[in-house]
Amino acid sequence: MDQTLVNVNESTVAGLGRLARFFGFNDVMGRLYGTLLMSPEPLSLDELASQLKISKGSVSMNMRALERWGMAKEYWMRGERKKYYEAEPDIWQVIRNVLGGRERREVQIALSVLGESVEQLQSAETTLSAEERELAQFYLQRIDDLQAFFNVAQIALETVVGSDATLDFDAVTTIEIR
Amino acid sequence: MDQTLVNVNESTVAGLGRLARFFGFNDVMGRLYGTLLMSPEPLSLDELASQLKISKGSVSMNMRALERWGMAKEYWMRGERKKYYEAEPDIWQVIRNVLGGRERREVQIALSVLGESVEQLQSAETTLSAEERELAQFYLQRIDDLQAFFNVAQIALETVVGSDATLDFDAVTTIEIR
DNA sequence: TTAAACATTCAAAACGTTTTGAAAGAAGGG
DNA sequence: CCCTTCTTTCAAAACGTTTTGAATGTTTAA
Repeated sequence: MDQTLVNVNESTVAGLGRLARFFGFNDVMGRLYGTLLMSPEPLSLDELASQLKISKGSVSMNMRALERWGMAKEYWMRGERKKYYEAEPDIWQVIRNVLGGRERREVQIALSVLGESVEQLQSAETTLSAEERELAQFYLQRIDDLQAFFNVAQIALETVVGSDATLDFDAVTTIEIR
Repeated sequence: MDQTLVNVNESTVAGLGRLARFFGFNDVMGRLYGTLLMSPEPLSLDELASQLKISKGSVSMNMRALERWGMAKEYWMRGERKKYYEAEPDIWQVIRNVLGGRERREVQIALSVLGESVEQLQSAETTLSAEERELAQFYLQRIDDLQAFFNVAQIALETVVGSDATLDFDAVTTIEIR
């Protein structure tokens, strides 16, 4: 096999491992995804294990995680009893899956915790000493700032997750915030 | 001290710890930032250590990391030889610091690696067998998709990092991608 | 200059996560 | 139904990260 092709494959796989870490996954998940993405044919667990030089056990567990995230799916090869996988090739679909699952939940939780704090502070107000009341006001201000941030994050997430078109560079030349 | 105030403080600090993890920092950094953000007065290293029940050594190192990220700054208290810190109170400034540093670099690297791959594939083309050439075409297509993603990410980052206004919920009711 | 008060460093310990491989579990073919 | 082939599980080991605290460095006041 030509060395250039091998190099390109490896650096892409490594890069996707890096990206996976960045998104809070472990890098094996990213490398598995990358390996599948850079393969014209679906690959079996054994092939994945030997290409990445990791144990079969690890491949098995991480592939199931990839499936749960909608980043890969099983591919049935007739006449074969092996399990084959192929990558979800639409990167934007993958991004939407991830953002729409984990990140969205994070933001929701943060907003609800902050909301509860505001309620608690407001309903406790009458029981507070003058000094405590001042601190409560300070807290409310800071919480307000945090809420502003999470609100913007929420809108941004919904924008990406909700957009059904495949974004691409030619189509997207501006992102406007107003 | 009123229990409500303590609860609100603690859940905010815990939440910022969570957020820090999410952004790939360790959670002590987030909790330190949170503790400072929820304090009307600058705090000394000792106060931080005792509030978070962690060692002074850890506070010292993590505070320096916070400083490097522009998330906190030293506050000189005259007549005191202790070092005091206060949080950068503008959340958007903090976000811009982080995105403009680490994330931006990540995207740049990814784009340059992908660009190199394209070049290598193109210049190797003549040396390839017919079969290899087909694989090279496949790689080029996949790399193109990845480039599209990173290009959009880059534009989005520049939009946030470059915006000098403090974004807030009342001002930002739409994020448009087109 | 010295002593006191603090901050910083860093090696070792604690802790958490990932990986492995052996054992158990399925599924398919004959 | 049993054997073969493959997958899944999970406890233990390897590995990586974070935390601690004692030792060291720094600053200030007198």
